[in-house]
Amino acid sequence: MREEDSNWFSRWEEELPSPDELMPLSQSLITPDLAMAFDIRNPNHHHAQQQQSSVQPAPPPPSAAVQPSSQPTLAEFAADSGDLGSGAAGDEPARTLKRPRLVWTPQLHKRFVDAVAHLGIKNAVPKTIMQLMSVDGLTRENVASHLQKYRLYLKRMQGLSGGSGGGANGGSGGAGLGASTDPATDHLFASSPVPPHFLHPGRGNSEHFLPFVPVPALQHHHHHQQQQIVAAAVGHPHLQSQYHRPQMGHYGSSPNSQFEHPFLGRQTQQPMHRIGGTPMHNQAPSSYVEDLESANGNGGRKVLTLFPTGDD
DNA sequence: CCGAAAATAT
DNA sequence: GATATTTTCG
Repeated sequence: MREEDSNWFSRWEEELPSPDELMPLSQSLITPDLAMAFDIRNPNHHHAQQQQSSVQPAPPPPSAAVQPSSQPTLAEFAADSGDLGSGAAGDEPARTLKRPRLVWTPQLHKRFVDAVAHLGIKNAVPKTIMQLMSVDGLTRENVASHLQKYRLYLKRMQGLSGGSGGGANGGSGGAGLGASTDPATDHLFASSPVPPHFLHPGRGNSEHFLPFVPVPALQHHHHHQQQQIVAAAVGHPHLQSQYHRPQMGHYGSSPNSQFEHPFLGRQTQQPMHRIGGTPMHNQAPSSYVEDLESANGNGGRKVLTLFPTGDD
């Protein structure tokens, strides 16, 4: 039978930004570095990488001076590729920015799902999601790509939902698994709880929530306690934190005007004034708490991830 | 800009 | 070879 759809909302409360957790959410992600100017990447494929090199949270950039008290350092986890090593040190090619492959970790995916859930399938478009996620370094293409796959995942599930089980989600926490979802397509997806509404949009009723961006308020001036979700990234990253973002550049100036936006400002994290009348503080949309996720017991895959929930 | 498909890398 | 992610096309 239908599980209580309304209950899902309750869950949000738990994930919702807690007064403590909630705060600036600026997740640093991805390592914009790239020390390989023309790195010779042979078309060959050798298995390697993903080794936890445990790249420390990168020592705080010396020069710094970026944000007074915040701005999480790049918590990106660079899973450097096997080789490298030597050269990495200090190179700053700076030119040729090539972003390493983004590794979607469960936490990051969760944030993605959360954002989509809050936005609603209707407004869940790459740009919006990306903005809501507020993950520094995340690009629209990254989200779009993942969104595409995520939609397929949802669709696959819809077809299978049959009666039994209903379990749309394969049980995150416990990794219930078993589910009917092939491990292939759902490895990562199954990790995050899939809001019920995702399975049937516009069906039945309740078109709850509108374009509302969460983010309550924040008012906790605590010490420097920034949480950073880890964002992993990199295929061959050579660390170095040079965040840069050569991402688009023009505002909505397409020949065709799409339709107006229900809300949200435009462009990257620029000051977006109110959103459709929702009192929202600019920036720092939300900060969810990441919960422990046991990795899959499946063999094999293991992306490191950590979420230092600040706890200093 | 969004959506899906093809291409590439791992 | 398969999967994940990126890039290109519509």
